[in-house]
Amino acid sequence: MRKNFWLVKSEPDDYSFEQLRKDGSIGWTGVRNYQARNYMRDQMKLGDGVLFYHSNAEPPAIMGIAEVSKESHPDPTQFDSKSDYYDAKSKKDSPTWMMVDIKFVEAFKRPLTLPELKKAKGLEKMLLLRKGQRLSVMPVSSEEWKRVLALAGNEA
DNA sequence: GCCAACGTTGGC
DNA sequence: GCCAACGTTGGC
Repeated sequence: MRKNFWLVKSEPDDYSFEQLRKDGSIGWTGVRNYQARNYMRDQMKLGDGVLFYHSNAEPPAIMGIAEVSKESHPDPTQFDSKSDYYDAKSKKDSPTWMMVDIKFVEAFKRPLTLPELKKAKGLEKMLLLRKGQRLSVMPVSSEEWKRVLALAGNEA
């Protein structure tokens, strides 16, 4: 089975890659965008590679690698009235919001910053670099995956 | 179904 | 803190 590749964004003040390293794995809760949900629900498979990106960070950067450790399941925060992510319209028998779990794989020796990614050859089409691209979960091509790992010095 | 108003994301 | 680029909402 062919692996697919993804990039997830997180604000480090909210949930950092360092925290994922400590936690080992985490349920990727709180995604409230339909396109991002559809990727998680329909396409993210066990073992898929995940680039972990810090947004709203100084500097914004890809920090390292995670992988999908549990496929699509309902995001419990949508049913929690105390959660910021509560969705009163979502029904338990047909949840609106799905999530995957991801687990820590390895940190880059050196974070790959946004300015470096913009300068890099071969990443011109990367969705992350597209103007106005605000998806918190987005696909990465296998070529881009290889290129990013090579730039980070983390080739297998 | 259109689209203006509003809210959010995220780089800078 | 600013603001461009979205996505969502809701009146009509």
